[in-house]
Amino acid sequence: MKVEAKLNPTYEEIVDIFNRALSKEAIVNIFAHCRVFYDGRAKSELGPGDRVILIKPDGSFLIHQKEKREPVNWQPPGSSVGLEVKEDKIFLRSIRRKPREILEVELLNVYLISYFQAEDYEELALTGSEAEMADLIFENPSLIEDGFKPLFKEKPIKHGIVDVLGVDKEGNIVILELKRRRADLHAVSQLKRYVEAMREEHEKVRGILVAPSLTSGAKKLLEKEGLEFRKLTPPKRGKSKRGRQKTLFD
Amino acid sequence: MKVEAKLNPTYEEIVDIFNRALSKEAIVNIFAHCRVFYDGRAKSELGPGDRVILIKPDGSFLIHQKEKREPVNWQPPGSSVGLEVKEDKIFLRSIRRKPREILEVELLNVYLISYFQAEDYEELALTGSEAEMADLIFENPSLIEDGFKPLFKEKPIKHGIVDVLGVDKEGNIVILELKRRRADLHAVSQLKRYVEAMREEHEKVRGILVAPSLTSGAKKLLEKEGLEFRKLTPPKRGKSKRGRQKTLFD
DNA sequence: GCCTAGGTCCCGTGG
DNA sequence: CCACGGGGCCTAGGC
Repeated sequence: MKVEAKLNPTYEEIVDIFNRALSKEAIVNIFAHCRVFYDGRAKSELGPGDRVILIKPDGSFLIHQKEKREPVNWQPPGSSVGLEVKEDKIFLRSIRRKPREILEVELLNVYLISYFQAEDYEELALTGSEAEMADLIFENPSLIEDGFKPLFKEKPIKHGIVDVLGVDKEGNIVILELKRRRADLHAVSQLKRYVEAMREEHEKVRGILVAPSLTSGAKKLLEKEGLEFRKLTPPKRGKSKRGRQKTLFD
Repeated sequence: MKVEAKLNPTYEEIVDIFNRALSKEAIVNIFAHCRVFYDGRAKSELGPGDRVILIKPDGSFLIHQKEKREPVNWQPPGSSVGLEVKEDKIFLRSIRRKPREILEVELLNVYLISYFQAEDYEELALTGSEAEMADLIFENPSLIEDGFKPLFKEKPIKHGIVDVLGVDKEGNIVILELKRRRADLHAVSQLKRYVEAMREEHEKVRGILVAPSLTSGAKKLLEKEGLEFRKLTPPKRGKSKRGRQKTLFD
């Protein structure tokens, strides 16, 4: 069976279904009243409450409360999960090596256990990333300024990796730091770090922050440091049939 | 009912259960073969495949493939979800305002639809954060160095917010940048930004990066910039009954 | 709302 | 394995 679900399962049914799910490399889904303990890079405790538990065949382990996009506790891919019944208590335990981390869920009551032997061969096709900004600039350098010549993408330098490295029409070295969204102080610091590293070995180096907009603080720091800004919004390329927007927004 | 689940539901059952879940402010969980379209800050498409869909009463919307900790597509809290049947097709649609983002799921086949009216009044108690490193330093300033006096936490300065600001026994201003994990180039740039801002208005300013360890690049840059490093690991405080570790690791 | 920075960030990529 | 930086980052805390 590709999918199985049991409401209010007994301990035996939980063990049975869980093991069958594991052997099928299925995604396990549990609605439970539970407590959660985590110890690893940090350490946490979560008292009794109702949560949704998702365990994937790659070892990913997610515990979701009824709010927020983020799981309240989790384990990343590569972790090993196990189910243990002892002394009338039932535990899910997930262990990760390197760094060693343990996630322990005490299942106080299981409302539903289900699994899904999911088949999926598709990968996400996403557009509008920083990488596409770089492509756009290489295709059309005048978006930065007249006479700009981009030379490298993702170029490693002394203290970091520059998004785009090129020269302007005067022959100055130009470093671009690209941001797909509004650029902040962090982005300016990053650009400054690259510019200073290049200035150790070259005469004239310009730094340009390329983004759709700037935060107020970023603007202040950028100006103080003599760095520049060029407005550019990441392109959304047509990855699919034309007219997708229409069906989406209809 | 707190929980409901239906295997291989008809269109009517899907609509029925989905609406009941919404009215109960339950978490909706769907195992489906589906396609996904997203348009907003970026834009994406995901071809047909089996996924787990989780919709929370706060508007959070997650689509999980069988691998990775991260949802392949999602909508954050505050989004509005709806179910629409048209022309023998069934769609889940979630809309977010500000920024405007649309997530559309075409349900090609629903293997299981379930909901869970979760009750949860507990919040995560977590220890081992950067904030606790700051507390520790205020309690025991000699962890930084003999004679160090911490004065401010999260102190806003010209270009950013300093983790800890204090003075050393010579009266120099000392800026601490804390990292709960291995500190990288970014951390050094951040510290450098604060130190340079403070040096505009004060004579002697020291910058100390406080972390359990440093990346190789961070060490190089730190030394070149004349900044300092103090090794400190974030404390895991006993937030619960003593001896938790024992049960966890047994 | 904007800004700033942390996160058990996760994740991909390159050395 | 480490290092580096992006992300539709998300989330929290100030203002």
